[in-house]
Amino acid sequence: MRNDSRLSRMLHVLLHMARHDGPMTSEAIAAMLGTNAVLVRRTMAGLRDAGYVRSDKGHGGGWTIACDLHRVTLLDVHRAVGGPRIFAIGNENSNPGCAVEQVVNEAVGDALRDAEALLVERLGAVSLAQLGCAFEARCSATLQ
Amino acid sequence: MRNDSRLSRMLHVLLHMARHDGPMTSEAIAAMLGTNAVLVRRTMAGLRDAGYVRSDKGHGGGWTIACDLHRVTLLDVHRAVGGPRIFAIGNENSNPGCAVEQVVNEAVGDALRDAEALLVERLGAVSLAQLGCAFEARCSATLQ
DNA sequence: AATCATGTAACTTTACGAGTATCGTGAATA
DNA sequence: TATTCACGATACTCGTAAAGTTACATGATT
Repeated sequence: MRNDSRLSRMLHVLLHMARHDGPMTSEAIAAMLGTNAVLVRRTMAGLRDAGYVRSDKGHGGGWTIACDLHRVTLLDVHRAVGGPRIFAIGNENSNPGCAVEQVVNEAVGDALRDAEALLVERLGAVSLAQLGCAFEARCSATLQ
Repeated sequence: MRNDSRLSRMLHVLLHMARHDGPMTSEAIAAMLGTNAVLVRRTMAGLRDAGYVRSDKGHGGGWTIACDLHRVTLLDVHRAVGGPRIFAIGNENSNPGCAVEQVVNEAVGDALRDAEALLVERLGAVSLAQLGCAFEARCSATLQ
């Protein structure tokens, strides 16, 4: 499987939506991401369930930001898109009978747990608003 | 796909081999892991190329440890089995034209890089010999 | 009533570790 | 020298989950 890119895709979308007046249609978002509208609806359903965006049907409908960008972190988005599997590597049996395997699992599992904790901490420390600021900073730096 | 378990499987095998006199056949190792001999040969080929084990054909042949267990870390084994893909999540385009996407990729990429660095540090800090000691310690603790 | 947009179901595609079958090659033994 | 044993290598299939696609239903606006 290719990398699960739902987190970065949704961040990409949310930042564009924040700088866009009015709702964006799934079709427009799909074009932006280089994919199709069904996939957009499927992934963004998680953000809607979490209350981060709203969706409206019919004329003038589409997707709208429905939260304070200062209060939503990258970790929140990761969880909203249902992305629990962080690592591509891991142990074979989670509950082995072999004592050697238990020791191995413990050593590898500890390292993975620490790495995951750090990742969660990092993602939880950045809000969508901060990402937006980083974008503004980059733009003004480029213009000079 | 299930998790890539080549690292923990190989650690499991290496620790058993360290406590075993004489070569172990692929068949015996496969039975230990609950898999088959071809998969064992395929995965252990990486360890052989790295010089950590030796393989011999014919009567009395099989796999033998060919390194100092104090000088080989879990990270070395991870690399020897060709396991470069650590994360199941990541960015979609590594080199996007969109400035928003660039900012997102940087933020997510930084967090992933930090987590990977910590994992590499942890895996690199433990030798196979230390794992063996942990096993001995667990055994004597159980016997009391 | 027509149009626009989301919601949902039911697929196919893709990537890759894992698993399997088969045959070749070389070493030890009888 | 012939047999057996064990690895080496090739060429597949399988399982899984994200991604992609097709088709149709539902609801809101005009």
